[in-house]
Amino acid sequence: MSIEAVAKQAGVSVATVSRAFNLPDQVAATTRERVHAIARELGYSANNSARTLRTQRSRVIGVVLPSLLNPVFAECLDGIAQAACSAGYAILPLMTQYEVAAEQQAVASLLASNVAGLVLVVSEPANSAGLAQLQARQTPYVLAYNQHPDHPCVGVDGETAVAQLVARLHSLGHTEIAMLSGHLSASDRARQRVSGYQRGMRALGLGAPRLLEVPFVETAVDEIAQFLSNANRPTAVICSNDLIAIRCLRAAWLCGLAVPEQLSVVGFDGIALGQDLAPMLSTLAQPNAEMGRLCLQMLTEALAAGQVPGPSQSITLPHGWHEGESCAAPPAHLVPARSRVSSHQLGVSS
Amino acid sequence: MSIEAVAKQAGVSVATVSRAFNLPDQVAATTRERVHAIARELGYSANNSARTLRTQRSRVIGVVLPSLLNPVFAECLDGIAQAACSAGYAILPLMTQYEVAAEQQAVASLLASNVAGLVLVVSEPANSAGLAQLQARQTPYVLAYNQHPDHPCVGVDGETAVAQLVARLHSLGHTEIAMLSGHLSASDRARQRVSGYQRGMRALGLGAPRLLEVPFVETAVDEIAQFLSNANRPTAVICSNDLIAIRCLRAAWLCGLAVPEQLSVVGFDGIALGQDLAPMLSTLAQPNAEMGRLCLQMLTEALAAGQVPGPSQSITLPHGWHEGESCAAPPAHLVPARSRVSSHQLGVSS
DNA sequence: CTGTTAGCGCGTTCAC
DNA sequence: GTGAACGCGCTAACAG
Repeated sequence: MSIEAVAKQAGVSVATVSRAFNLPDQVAATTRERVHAIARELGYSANNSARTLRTQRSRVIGVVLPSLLNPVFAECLDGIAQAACSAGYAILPLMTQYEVAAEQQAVASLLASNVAGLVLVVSEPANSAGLAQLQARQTPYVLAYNQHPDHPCVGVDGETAVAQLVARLHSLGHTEIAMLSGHLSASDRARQRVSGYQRGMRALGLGAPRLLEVPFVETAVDEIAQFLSNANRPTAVICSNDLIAIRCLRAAWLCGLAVPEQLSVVGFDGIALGQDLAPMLSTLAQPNAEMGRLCLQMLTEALAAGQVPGPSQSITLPHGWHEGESCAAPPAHLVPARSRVSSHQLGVSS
Repeated sequence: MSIEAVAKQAGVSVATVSRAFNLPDQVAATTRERVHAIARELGYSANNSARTLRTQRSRVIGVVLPSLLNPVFAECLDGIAQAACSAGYAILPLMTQYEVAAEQQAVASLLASNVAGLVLVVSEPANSAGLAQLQARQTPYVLAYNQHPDHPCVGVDGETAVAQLVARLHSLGHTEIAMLSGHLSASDRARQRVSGYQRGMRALGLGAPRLLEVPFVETAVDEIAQFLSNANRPTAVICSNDLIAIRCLRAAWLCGLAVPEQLSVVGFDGIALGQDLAPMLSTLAQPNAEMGRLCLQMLTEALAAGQVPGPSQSITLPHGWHEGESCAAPPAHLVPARSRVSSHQLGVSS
């Protein structure tokens, strides 16, 4: 069903049909209507490849994500897909499985597909070959979750969020606060969150941070359980994401530790599933779908204006706190006397 | 970076460059190498839009899914994406949010994008306008999760799986077995699984099936909790998918019911997250990523052969059983004496 | 083995 | 307000 068939049927030239859709003002109302009617009748819709080839810009946005097995990215992609659909764009997602080499390859592949722009989550914005290529080619792109002064980013301030969380836990009476993180080399998010943990601990004079780095793609419940079996285990564990927090909940269960009575567990991400757990997961929440929508909006607006989004347009969204049921005061006998009165220190803003 | 630039640089014609990539055998080894070297140097990669326009077939597979918020589809899409990547295809996913009207629109939109073929999960294969359109146009497609004799499908036999599950539960001593399902109008999978439940109950003479239909997109924990608060509550609950099973676990927790001691909860899907829960979810597992891979393989093989997959190529995969920790014998005082000896009835094959 | 050339379907000048 | 014609980058048929 090509433009030519419609033109013939309507008794006009292909140019008129094209204009009837792309520049309606330049066509007489009566012919425009006739063309539209016949097009609808014939089920005509413009061939995207030809249009892209001609205009040199497609209505497709490339998306580069680590994996869909972490619901946080699935939720984000869902938001991206929704926004893209409303804006008349299609998306082309590629998963890197957290491998840096795959990022560059994904970018190259998407560029070959003439995508109009990209949304991506990279491992390390500072030295990403893929991003360098995009900047060199002046291709519009926006980073999600990442934070870096040289790139347009949409995300939350993970460092501050976790630092505030440490204060919150401390005000509940916790002093033995540990952090469970995915491998730090795999993502700048994890590193930022750990920084916030360390900063928060230092600020409160809470002694040496206790950090356990665990595998993330595979489950590491046993390793976590071993950590929790230790005699001087922490009373609260901050997990660098919800998936690890869920595994931590299971590890606690395997150790016979009641959550939150004997152990507080806090996550990061705010995946929808966390709200259906028993106990409901207490977590620092990011608006994942909304972040995806914002990325796409930033991109399509830039596209419409013929510009590329710059670092100055970065958006730091407020993080939220899902109260949940996995976080409470530590067991009374573990609370040092001087800590018990410190609940006025609770200084967490959104 | 067009083919012409490479040709000029290499001192050959564009046709030779094209052949060097698409028909390497027809080019002298020495020129082929030179062309490849220069192409790599210039960072050349063929323009997909032009290629698609010329060949009338793209290397893009359209994917139509209900939503990514259910991990089962995220896992499947991950498998699809992986297989597509290996086979040199890109994917174009569209989400319908479980709305039938959106299915047809998604198909139309994908066809306009010249996709080579489609993988889709529809609400009801029997009367899907989108599928009809694909058949009429002879566009290759494969259904995932759906089952229907008139279409090429990849999935498991949900009805038999649940019927066997009823027998398994009965052999453990359960007689009060209920089923929790998402709205039946939303998916043929749910209907098949409920059929299996009813068949299983009937076969064992277990009295009237007790079916609770709950909202699915929104969480329905309260409704489930109310159901479980009933004085003559079941001792085992079969959930039509893992997401509902997770909510059921929480509902049981809210009711103060110990799982599996007082209540057995079984899911369907085998999402990865279920294995990290406490208690680990007992569930009928589908190989979600593998299903996605198979769909894509079936599609690309047909594409390579210039054919369209037909109903005769449908694959019914064996379902698995994840033992988990959420399913056990019912409380002793609730087991009728004659049921205690029936464990030889356990007749569940893979 | 390699070069020349004709479209694939469309958007966009430039005439009328 | 409308039509004719060019070319986006590539592949495939045909010559050589």
